[in-house]
Amino acid sequence: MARYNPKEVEPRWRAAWDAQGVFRTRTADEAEGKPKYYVLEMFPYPSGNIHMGHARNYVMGDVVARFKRARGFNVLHPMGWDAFGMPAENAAMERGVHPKSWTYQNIDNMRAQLKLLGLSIDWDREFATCDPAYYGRQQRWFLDLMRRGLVYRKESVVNWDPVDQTVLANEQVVDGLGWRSGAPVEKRKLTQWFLRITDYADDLLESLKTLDRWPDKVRLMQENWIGKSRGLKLRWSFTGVAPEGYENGVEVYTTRPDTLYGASFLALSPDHPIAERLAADDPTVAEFVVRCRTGGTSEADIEGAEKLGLDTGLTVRHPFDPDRIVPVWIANFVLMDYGTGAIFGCPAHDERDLEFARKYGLSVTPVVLPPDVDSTSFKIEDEPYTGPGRLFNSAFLDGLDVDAGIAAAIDRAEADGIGEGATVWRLRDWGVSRQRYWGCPIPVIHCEACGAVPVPADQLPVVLPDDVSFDRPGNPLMRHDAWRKVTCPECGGPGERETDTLDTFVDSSWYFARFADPKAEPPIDKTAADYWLPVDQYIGGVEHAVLHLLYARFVSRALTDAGDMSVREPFAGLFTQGMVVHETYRLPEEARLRLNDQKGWIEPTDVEVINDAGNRSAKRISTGEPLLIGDIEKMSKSKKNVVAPEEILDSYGVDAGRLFVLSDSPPERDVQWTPGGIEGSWRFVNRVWGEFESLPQGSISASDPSAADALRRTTHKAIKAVTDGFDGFRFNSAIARLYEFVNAIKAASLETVGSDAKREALSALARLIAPLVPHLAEECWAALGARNTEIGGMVVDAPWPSYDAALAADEELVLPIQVNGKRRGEVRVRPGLGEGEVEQLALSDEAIKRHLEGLTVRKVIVVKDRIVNIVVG
RNA sequence: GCGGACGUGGCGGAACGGUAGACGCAGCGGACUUAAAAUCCGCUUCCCGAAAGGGAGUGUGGGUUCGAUUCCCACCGUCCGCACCA
Repeated sequence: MARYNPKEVEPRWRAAWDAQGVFRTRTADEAEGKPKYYVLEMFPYPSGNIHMGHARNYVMGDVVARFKRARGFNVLHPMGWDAFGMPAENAAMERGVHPKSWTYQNIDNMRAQLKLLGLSIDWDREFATCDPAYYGRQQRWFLDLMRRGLVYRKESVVNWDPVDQTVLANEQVVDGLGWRSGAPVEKRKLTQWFLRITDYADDLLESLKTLDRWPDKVRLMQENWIGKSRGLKLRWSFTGVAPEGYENGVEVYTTRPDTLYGASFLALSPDHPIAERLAADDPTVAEFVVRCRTGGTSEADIEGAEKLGLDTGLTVRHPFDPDRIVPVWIANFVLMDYGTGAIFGCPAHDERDLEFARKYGLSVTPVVLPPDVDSTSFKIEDEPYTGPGRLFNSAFLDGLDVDAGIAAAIDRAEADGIGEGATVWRLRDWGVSRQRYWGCPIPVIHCEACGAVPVPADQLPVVLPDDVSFDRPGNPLMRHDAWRKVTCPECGGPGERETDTLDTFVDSSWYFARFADPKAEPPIDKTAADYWLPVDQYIGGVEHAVLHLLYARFVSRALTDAGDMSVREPFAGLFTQGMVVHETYRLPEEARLRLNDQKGWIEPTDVEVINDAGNRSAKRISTGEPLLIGDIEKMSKSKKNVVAPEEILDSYGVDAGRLFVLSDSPPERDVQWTPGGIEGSWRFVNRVWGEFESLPQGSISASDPSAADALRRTTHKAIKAVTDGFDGFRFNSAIARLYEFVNAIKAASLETVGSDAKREALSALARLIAPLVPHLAEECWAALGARNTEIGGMVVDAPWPSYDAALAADEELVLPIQVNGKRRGEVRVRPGLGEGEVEQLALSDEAIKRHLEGLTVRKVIVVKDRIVNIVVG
């Protein structure tokens, strides 16, 4: 038997698909009544190379696309590039390459690599977000949203890297230092552009309920991120002279107005306007405010941060009891951008307030009495009480439970005209300004007379200038006077272009809609988008569970309200796939010291793992020295535990690789790359090919018709199981069933089952494996065609095999018989046999009789076609 | 701290509340081979037993049920998300 040669076979079939244009998308008019199906994988950032994680992601999408195609859907399966972003600028700074050429070179490289995977992608629809044709249209709708009031500028506090002279995202600040420069990050106030995502907070939250084909985990993460809370905004009036502008009092937000009688202090954020005003006049306050701001922003900093407070000397009156005077503090743990930036502290029933009160000697008055606790013995010590109970020490609220107390307090505040029930969101407006070159220019011109003026439609797109230098830190657009200095479109006076560019998450918030017709004149071709959207199956990493997926949902709503599209919810089905992980190998400490290699990671290609009676050890091939086997981690260059797709292609071909990344774990979980695993997939490829290759011409009749019948049953069961597996995203189970099927085909000798049953099985097999291993499937299909005139064309155009329900059902069942829940025997029956007959068979079974000796049968439970359980006493 | 997911052989993992361990990897035995690789056949949860068979078993402890890996409660462990959100 000739060994299957993927190096020869695979390119040949890719060329055949290309030559016939089989993956060209059919428009609605060309669909011939087929229902549409839009499969999309999150498009890649063109970092330079396709890695295994990409490969798994795109192969998964490709399996879905090919499967749906075979099942008669008109499929859209496009690919593009999320091409703006910082790595291109870093490359420019480090290597002197222009971001543009670096990016497009990477795209060329990665496109070629992706094509090797044999993906059923319509490459005619490809675009990159850094194409002016794309980002120019993004500028168009950005201005539309601006006209609709969804875009605004405001001053906000950002992480500023003083060396690189740029804003850093929170993720780019590591232990208070800039991730690139290593300089201490400063908090700076900058005027930034924002998108009003909070206008859609309620809709974004409520509609999560409709996303029944999203993982619960992702919906929950978005729900928490949006963070809706119901409570009361309540004004506290100052005793004596109020700070200017606060004559009506300071507003405080609380979700626990029931505990108002337990208030012992008010606390303002250090960024609260009152705090800032006090700081202007009082150096002590100013110093305190600065001290609060210098705290780190990392998780550990916040967790370990001590509560700091400063008594302002101001006091306010309790809103429900004017005789009670409450001190006003400034406290570092109060956030300015949540609620009103001011809280009331009720130490008895809030952990943070208690810590603060204990530190500064403020009073602690319990007002919620836990059930079955005596009010005289109830004391707050080190822990606040946050559970349910009845209110006491609380005047008109006494005796109410927590929920009733909250409602009553809100009613009273509203009746008194000192507060309103309010909804507060954790979600903030989306800051989209980036002080960077390699991004979509914000199409605005600043004019001293006219303010921020949108660039007129006939002057779009605002194209990035190519002649920029990266020899100095900061945004080169700011020093590019020829580009920056323009006349104001309104008054004709001197104007300056906005030099901020858009967050790259804006680029990825609408690309799926552009794919509907990527050459259309408007940003989104409404007819095409109405046909293709929503994306039926979106596939990507869970790391985008909140940001990208939330932004895309928001932009879809905004663009729908602006009339550009009609689908508010862009992704009907979402699947979050797991990563590709690999064991790590490391030099022992002694060798690390000797070689002055602190990390000492060794790449898998230089490692031999020895398995000695279950004890695994590793040695370095190049030197023969022993290595430590480390944790199994995400493939990464830093740990050197990367297996490059090219290496696999070279030795096993694409199909074996495609099969392996899906076979060893459920798709939502991480898959561990192992040499043995890929070998197993490779063996399967060869076994399959062997079956087709060894099929002779002509027909052979079955020597054992019952064996032929059994193979037919196996075939139809396999079709059903694999179809269900693909439908349910259980690729690993579907593959397991295919292995079983191939084993069964192999076990059925041609003489015994005859050529008809064998051909039927192989014809089904070729089509069932086609989504997974498309090249092999074509080769098999062609081999079948060469031996059977009824089969022709390519398997990519063949319809999905259907199964005969009668054949897919079992002819005979083996029912286990349990005695008191323990399996004691079995009985063979035909499906659907009546309960009484099954019971008789079970009770008359010899093995069962033995187990029933001397016992009384109390009850016999017969579950039809499933099991018999005899209960004895 | 809050929220969520997960915990099954040596390993990856299968099991609409109904035969736990499918399928694969590794391992062991055998065939082919001068030999090896490749391939093929068989065995492979643990304990007792030559076998037939028996017992135990899905993180731990309880509960619901004729029957629980699956449902409920508590605990332990691992991973993920959020995190001073009032």
